[in-house]
Amino acid sequence: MALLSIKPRPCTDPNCRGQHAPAERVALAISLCDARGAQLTKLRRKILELLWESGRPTGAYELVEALKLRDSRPVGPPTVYRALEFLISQGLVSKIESRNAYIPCAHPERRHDCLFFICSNCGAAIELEDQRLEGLISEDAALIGFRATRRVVEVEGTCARCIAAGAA
Amino acid sequence: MALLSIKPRPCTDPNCRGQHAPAERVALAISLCDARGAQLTKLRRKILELLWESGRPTGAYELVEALKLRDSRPVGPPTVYRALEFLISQGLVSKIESRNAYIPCAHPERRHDCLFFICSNCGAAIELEDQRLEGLISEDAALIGFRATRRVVEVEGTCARCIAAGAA
DNA sequence: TAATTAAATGCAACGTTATAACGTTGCATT
DNA sequence: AATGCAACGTTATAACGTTGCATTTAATTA
Repeated sequence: MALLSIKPRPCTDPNCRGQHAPAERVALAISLCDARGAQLTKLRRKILELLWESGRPTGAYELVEALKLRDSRPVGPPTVYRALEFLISQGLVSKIESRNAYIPCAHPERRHDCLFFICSNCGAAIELEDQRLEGLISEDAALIGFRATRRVVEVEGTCARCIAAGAA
Repeated sequence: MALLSIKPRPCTDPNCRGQHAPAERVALAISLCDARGAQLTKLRRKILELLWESGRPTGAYELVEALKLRDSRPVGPPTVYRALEFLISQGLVSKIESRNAYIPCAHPERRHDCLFFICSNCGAAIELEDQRLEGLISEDAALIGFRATRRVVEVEGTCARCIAAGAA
């Protein structure tokens, strides 16, 4: 398979801002799942590819539609949701809670919490990683004796590109 | 009106953890809206009261049901959503995005970003305020030239009480 | 006070997001 | 062939949210 021949290069820059080709990221996903014994099936991979190609947070029903166009065989919402659940469990995808949409994770090779900046104007989402933020949240959690399992940090606003383009 | 006679005491402890009586918080809301020329109507106030009395993040449709029981006059979802929109615009309520639920804000007198710790076990949500966190997010936003308008920080896990009670 | 206007609410229908419940496929093991 | 199992398919429905328009209520002005 062509995708397997692409050498995954784990990116060491936590804030590389997604300078990765979709195919290369999918290849990384394949090798990660392989190493973990997790089954990245054809459907799951296709959904991951669609998310990478979309370039912005994408709704589950958009994926249902995209699969209809792409494939002869249509799939139902539960199928897409199950695939997303798997991809999320593997750290390959994150859900943007404030948008009910899904986005591929730039660095699935590192388990980390994502910090998303979502542009209200163009819909793009920028993923960052900030250990200090994670540290502060842990500290606050400790303060109230809370055991954290998942952190959602989403910032809404206007991205640099849209600001430059004169968008409010 | 009885509620107006309660003296609102702006709380100066950002992390008081909600040691406030619902009625006192509603009285504060009334005085804030009054000062701002915002109309906290009977319906809006009732919904705010319900949220305070609920003690946990509450869904819009739960509010629809609660109003049916409480009042003779039933209200539809649009009415509740509009009231929530108003309450959110006034900083009196926050939406918990990861739950599609709404929670009253402990300190509407200060415009600030809330940090929520939500217990997967009992459903309770604890609101904190952490200026350092807001600072870090601003810093990261500046790094990528992003103009932030809204910050969503939600941490899922197990609260101290549930840990003590032996819940996973 | 009545007329005018703006704001809030009521209501029906609809759109979107997510899951429950149940059945099927395909492959591996025996 | 029988069994077991994970993934996937199908139908229906739950849960969440919005649109558009009619009606009422409240504030403003004549």
